[in-house]
Amino acid sequence: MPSTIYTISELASEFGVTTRAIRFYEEKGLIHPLRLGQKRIYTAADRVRIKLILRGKRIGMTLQESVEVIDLYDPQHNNTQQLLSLINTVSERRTKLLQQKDDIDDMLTGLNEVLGLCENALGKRQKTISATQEN
Amino acid sequence: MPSTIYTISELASEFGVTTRAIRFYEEKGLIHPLRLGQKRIYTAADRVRIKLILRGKRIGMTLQESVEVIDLYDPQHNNTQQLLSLINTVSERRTKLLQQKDDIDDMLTGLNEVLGLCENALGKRQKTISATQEN
DNA sequence: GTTTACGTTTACGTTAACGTAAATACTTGG
DNA sequence: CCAAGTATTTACGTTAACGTAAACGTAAAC
Repeated sequence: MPSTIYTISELASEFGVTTRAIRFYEEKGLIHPLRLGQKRIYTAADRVRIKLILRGKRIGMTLQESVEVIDLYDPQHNNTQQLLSLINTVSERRTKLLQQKDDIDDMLTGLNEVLGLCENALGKRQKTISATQEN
Repeated sequence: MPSTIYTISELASEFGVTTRAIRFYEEKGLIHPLRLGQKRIYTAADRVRIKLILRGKRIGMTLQESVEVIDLYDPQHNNTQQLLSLINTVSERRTKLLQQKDDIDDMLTGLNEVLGLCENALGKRQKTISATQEN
């Protein structure tokens, strides 16, 4: 396997963010790219983490929250105590996500109503024009 | 109809925010409560706006974005031009919301996998205990 | 009449998540 | 060899969304 690597500007343009943002994520300990000389090189794993961070951002999570969620995946959880705590964390996060979905659905319903009213108003306008043109 | 009104602390405790936050929303022009003497009084409509603002926050919208969405509902849209522009706004917002739902679903899938692994690990641990106790 | 509870204004402080700018290094083509 | 392009570090600036504190008003409660 070629084990693809990326430069910072490659990832920046791929994800539509600035290099400053990516360095900032590193500063905050969200990613740990290797160095080739003084330059940063990003592995596929780094790339995935960035992707997940941005996904978190899109749904309104803070960077810290994103890391917490991401770190749920790597299994440094040995004993029962940790496992139970992990289950709790996951459950709470899931509850929040379900709430968010409900909020989004509500908002979508509202927007669809607005769209309906719009088209209705435009429709009437069209009719008026048609009627006018029929003379 | 009694036309219910609310004090600032009533709304604050109902929604689990501080009075400071509610005053801040007013400062930013999101709500316009009436005054009784020097005290603010909130109508049912004010209350709904606050509710919608907080819904927006839960899904990661800024206050400005929330107001924009809320203001889509009141029909100050007269001419065709405005209606078409409104349709555009609504469509874009809807696209974002659908993206968010996808993001949430992805994250939920991941979390469920984690939960599965957890329960699996705990299950094995239980079996071990049971086996131990069978002696 | 004064404590207690609730409200107000004013103003400075704080955190997150970068933006922006300046100075410096590497390297690659012409 | 040198300019152009890309990278890095350092550091100060910025915006959003309140938090926190001080100083004051007022109205009910004891």
